[in-house]
Amino acid sequence: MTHSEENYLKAIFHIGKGGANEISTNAIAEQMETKPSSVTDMMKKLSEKNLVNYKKYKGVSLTAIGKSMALSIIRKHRLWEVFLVEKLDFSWDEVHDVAEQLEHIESEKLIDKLDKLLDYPKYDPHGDPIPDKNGNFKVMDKKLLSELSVNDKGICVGVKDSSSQFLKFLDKNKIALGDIIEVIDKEDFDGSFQLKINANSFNVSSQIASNLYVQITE
Amino acid sequence: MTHSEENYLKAIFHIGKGGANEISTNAIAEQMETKPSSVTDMMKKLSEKNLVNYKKYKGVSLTAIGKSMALSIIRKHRLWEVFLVEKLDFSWDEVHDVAEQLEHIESEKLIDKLDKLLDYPKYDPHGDPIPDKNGNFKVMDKKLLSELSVNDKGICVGVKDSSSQFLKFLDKNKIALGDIIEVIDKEDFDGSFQLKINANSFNVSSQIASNLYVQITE
DNA sequence: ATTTAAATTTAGACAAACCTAAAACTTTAT
DNA sequence: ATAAAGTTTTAGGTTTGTCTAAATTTAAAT
Repeated sequence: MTHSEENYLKAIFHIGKGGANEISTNAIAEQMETKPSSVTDMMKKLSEKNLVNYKKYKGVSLTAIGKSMALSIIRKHRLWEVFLVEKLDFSWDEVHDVAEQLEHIESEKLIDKLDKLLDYPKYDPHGDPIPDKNGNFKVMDKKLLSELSVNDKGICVGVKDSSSQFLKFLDKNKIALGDIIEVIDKEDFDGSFQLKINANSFNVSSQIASNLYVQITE
Repeated sequence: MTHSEENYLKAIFHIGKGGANEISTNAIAEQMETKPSSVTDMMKKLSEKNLVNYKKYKGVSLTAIGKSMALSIIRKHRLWEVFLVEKLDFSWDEVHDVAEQLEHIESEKLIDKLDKLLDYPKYDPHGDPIPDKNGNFKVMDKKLLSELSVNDKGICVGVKDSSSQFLKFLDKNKIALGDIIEVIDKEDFDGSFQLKINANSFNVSSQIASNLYVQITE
């Protein structure tokens, strides 16, 4: 498996959200920041290797093998992210690019030992689940903050957008995973939210609210 | 810098032992396990980038920039080796291949933080010195065990051959870096050494003796 | 001082991963 | 149902790093 092949598998998995949906060539091209013709080339190659189901003009889906490979890469990526934050004091907006490189290191032992060093974490620094060795992971029962109603209360458990800008915004406003969030009010006019986070009052735009995941507690 | 370019710079550095000697195309080809014609191609490319001094048929040497790049890669390689042994419980014969991959990860912050996590180690698990950020490292005053005379005493500080076979042999015989070695006798017939290591008596072949570095203490 | 041997370079090819431009297929809209 | 629009594929080209085989240069040997 080349790095490029791995990246394509990961992209297909992410676009299809882990399901077996048919993914379009254009969607992959956009995700990979490449041209559709390059995608077609690669799909032929991955199809040849039985990693994707590919029919001309009909889009692709991951085979069982392809999916398990994608999960293995995602596992590596997320474990490395935890390592960077927990052991090397990276902030959560700095880990992605480095993990993007580290995820391609080939050594089963390395990953097993890393998993152990980190004490078998279940979630990465952005709240995304880390698949175990067999590719299994629990999908957390979470909702977007924007879907909550007034007086709902929950714990902040993840971000949808994990761009550096958004993460830095959260840092600046002292919003972190694990924080307790209560919806005090919703503003009809602009869809903004009045919140109480760890006893502090806050107003966030609807855009922010639709990129924060919370686990409802009451 | 591609991985391949980095590997060539490292190879040239290793063959030339860090000096500015003229390195032959064939020597590089052998070290890289590739063909001389491929080396020629790469030397043209590296020369173009001012990383090596190259004159047709005359061999190459590293430029100052090339040398500092080589040192940076060696630094990364050796720091990762320490990490694998110290933090992930790899044995010293297992680290090379993984470090060979990890050395190409690009992130200055990653290496600085790794260095800190490991408490700024000066030597890797095989006793080889780790260059600092500026490429400086102390060359330890060491000798091959084979150069010692009867009654010489020293500390085992490194290995010349760091092949898995040799390292496993040392493990099996409970010889490790830091051990105190005393030459009890030298056998003229086969050049073998009678040693006392940590109070235990030992006989090692001349081949073993010429691959172990010791620091003489008396 | 030639000849022979060894080392090195050139020439031409190949696979991987990408590209552009053009052709072919699907979908959408009238 | 057919034209227009959008999507996808093909065809052909590029770069990187490799290769083989042939040509060239240097070194060694007589």
